[in-house]
Amino acid sequence: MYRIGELAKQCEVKADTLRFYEKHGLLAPSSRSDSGYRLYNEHDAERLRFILRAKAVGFTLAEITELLSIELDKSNWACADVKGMVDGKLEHVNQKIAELKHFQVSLERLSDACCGGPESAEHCSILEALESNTDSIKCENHGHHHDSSQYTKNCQSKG
Amino acid sequence: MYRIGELAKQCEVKADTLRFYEKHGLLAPSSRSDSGYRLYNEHDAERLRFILRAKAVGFTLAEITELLSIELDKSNWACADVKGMVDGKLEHVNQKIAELKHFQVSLERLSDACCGGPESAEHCSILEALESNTDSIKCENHGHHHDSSQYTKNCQSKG
DNA sequence: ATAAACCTTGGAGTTAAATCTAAGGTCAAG
DNA sequence: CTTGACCTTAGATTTAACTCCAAGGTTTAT
Repeated sequence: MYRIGELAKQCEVKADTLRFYEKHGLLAPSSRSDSGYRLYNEHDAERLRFILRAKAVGFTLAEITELLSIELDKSNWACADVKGMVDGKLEHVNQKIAELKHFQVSLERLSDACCGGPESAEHCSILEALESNTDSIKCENHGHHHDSSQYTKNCQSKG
Repeated sequence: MYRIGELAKQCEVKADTLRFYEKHGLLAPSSRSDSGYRLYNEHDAERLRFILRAKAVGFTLAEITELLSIELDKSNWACADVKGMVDGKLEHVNQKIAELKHFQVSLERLSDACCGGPESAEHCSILEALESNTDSIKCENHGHHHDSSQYTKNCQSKG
């Protein structure tokens, strides 16, 4: 059993945040001490970690509440309801993954194309890679690859 | 060239939001009409779509500004700076992807385990699947698989 | 037995990100 | 030549999600 400060520290949030989550129905401690201190068990901690993970990938607290509500009143739901809801969220998640992979490809391409040296980055065409999801980044000395790299290093010494 | 309302509609945001982004340095129209109307070109629209995609996967406007700033003053940066920054963001993105895949697996498992029928969902152990990233969901009639499904359907008729 | 470090509640304040309001200018259609 | 749907700015208000504060109770270490 953790007291509020312990759980907060463990999960790198403020105790206030846990009280806030409780007030808004996301996470209540499973018990209280005689003196009224909140006591969280491992299951509560797991639930908090779920909330924080969901938040980190862009779900709002309202959406997280909805996700968690699937459990709360599950005996009042039909399987079809649950499945519909889960599939909806799944679609949402899949879309986020697709979007992130876009970013990932762009950033990797950019990182690979940049020599990383002390030269001016003038020739690293960053936004071309980030913004438009074109197949290749703009490249000053383009047109040929060698074994050492799939991408052309395009930083130039300023002289 | 789009006027503010056109671009807003196209990207499903309010015109106010575009003015807000302009005020905060994220997106300025590339020109103005004689009468002072904002005029956005395709490049501006692309930039907006980038901002919205980044927002959807949980980046704050401050982080997006930072991402976009790589381009703005790129001639003042060394390649090493740019690469460092990009690699930092890349790590961030990779972590988000990993987290989302966790969700994806959990939700898929849950969806597959739920028969989707009109029965009570009492036996769909949702939070078990969502919260703890265990290898298998809790299952009422567990222990054997058949060809038709990798997962055991565990909804039960109430009666 | 008392100080330091916890905890309680209720309510106010903050920050990010819009969203709205007011007072007025622009433009195409009838 | 006016009506209605756009646009302008400046500034106020809202919403989500915390974050802090005040006044007091509890625990633990010396």
